[in-house]
Amino acid sequence: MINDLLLTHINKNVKFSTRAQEEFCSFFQPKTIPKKEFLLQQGQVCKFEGFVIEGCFRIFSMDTKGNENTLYFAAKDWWLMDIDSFMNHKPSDLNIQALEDSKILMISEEDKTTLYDTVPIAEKFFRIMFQKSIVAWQRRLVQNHSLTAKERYHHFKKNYPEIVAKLTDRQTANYLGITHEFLSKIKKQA
Amino acid sequence: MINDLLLTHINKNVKFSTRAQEEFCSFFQPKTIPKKEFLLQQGQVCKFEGFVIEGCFRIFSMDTKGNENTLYFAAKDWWLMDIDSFMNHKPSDLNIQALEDSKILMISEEDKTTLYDTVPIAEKFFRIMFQKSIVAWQRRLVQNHSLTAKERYHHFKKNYPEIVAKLTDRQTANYLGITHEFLSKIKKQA
DNA sequence: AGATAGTGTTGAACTTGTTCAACATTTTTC
DNA sequence: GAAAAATGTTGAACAAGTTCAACACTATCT
Repeated sequence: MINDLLLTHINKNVKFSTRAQEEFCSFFQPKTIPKKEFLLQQGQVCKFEGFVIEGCFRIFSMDTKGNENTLYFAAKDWWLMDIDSFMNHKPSDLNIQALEDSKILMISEEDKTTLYDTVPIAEKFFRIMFQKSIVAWQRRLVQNHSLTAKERYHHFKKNYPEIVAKLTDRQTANYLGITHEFLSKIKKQA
Repeated sequence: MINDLLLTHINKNVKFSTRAQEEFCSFFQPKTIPKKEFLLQQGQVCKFEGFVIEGCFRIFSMDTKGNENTLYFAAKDWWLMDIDSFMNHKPSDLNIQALEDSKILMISEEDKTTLYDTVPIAEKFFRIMFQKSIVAWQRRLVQNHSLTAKERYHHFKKNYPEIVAKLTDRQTANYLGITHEFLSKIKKQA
């Protein structure tokens, strides 16, 4: 069933009653996104939250100098959205693009509000998700300061081999905050 | 009253009933921390969450190379904790040190659990706090990649002048991810 | 299948930021 | 109030990572 992955995911984090599980899932609708298509583009207001079932996405922004900046990649089992835009109803700074044919479960902004009101445990669930997310962001920041580009590359490759495998070197380099030329030189060294 | 700042803070984010406000605040106890003292040291399990009433703290980790790495500073109106350690009951990688004589409101781990169970709106409140926090971490990461050290310094000084004013240049430089010597050179340029 | 656009590699010159050491100044401590 | 410790500054040599340009290779599109 389409909701299996989502059910496994939520139960891994918070104990949902069977009733709550059903209600929770009923708010989500499947959507397929072909390779290269944008789920969200800079300037649009993000009116959804997505949970990746299969495929892979790149979440990135463009700075004033015209450089892309990859925030993260979302593969199976990851959440997908621009929190700032979603929460504050403001135009997004982010682009969300499918790197391959992908499938997600989506919830609209209105339904998310209803979900919080009708399934109270959802509030706890997402609180815990966000806490985990903060831990990950903090780690990434420390690593960016304390590791060299080479160390960061090997760390990423070791911890997310399935994701690295889906990426071009240019995408990997951008995520690591280095040029693709330099990544090429790093790979040669190793 | 001691809880005024906390009340203003929570009401800015979520509508609490008068009853919920009282209950919420009743879980917190004031604590003063003299300058230079550690509220948490690497290796300890973080069993509290703190809300800064006055003063300022530095949250940092030490990497394997022996370098300090400042995650953030927490002044009045900021929350204080090691989420990872608090959530997973594991030894912390972080140090939390008072930069000046400070006062916080504290809640213990057990009380936090009780708070979530007895004051349901607390769950929503902290979910929103965590969302905002993620937005801030994402922004910081993008800035670290897209701005030069000079730009980062001026950005930080412009956005958090009260905090910068409390810091030594070494602390500011460490937060920005550069050496204090280089910060000195940046300041000379400007 | 051929044209086209995107990807990975390499080298040389360059820029940003680091390291180390020395010194002057300020702050803390007894 | 003197001694000690921490802070900020400057310079010279260095290292990490960038930029630009050229080339070979691989996908993609019709």
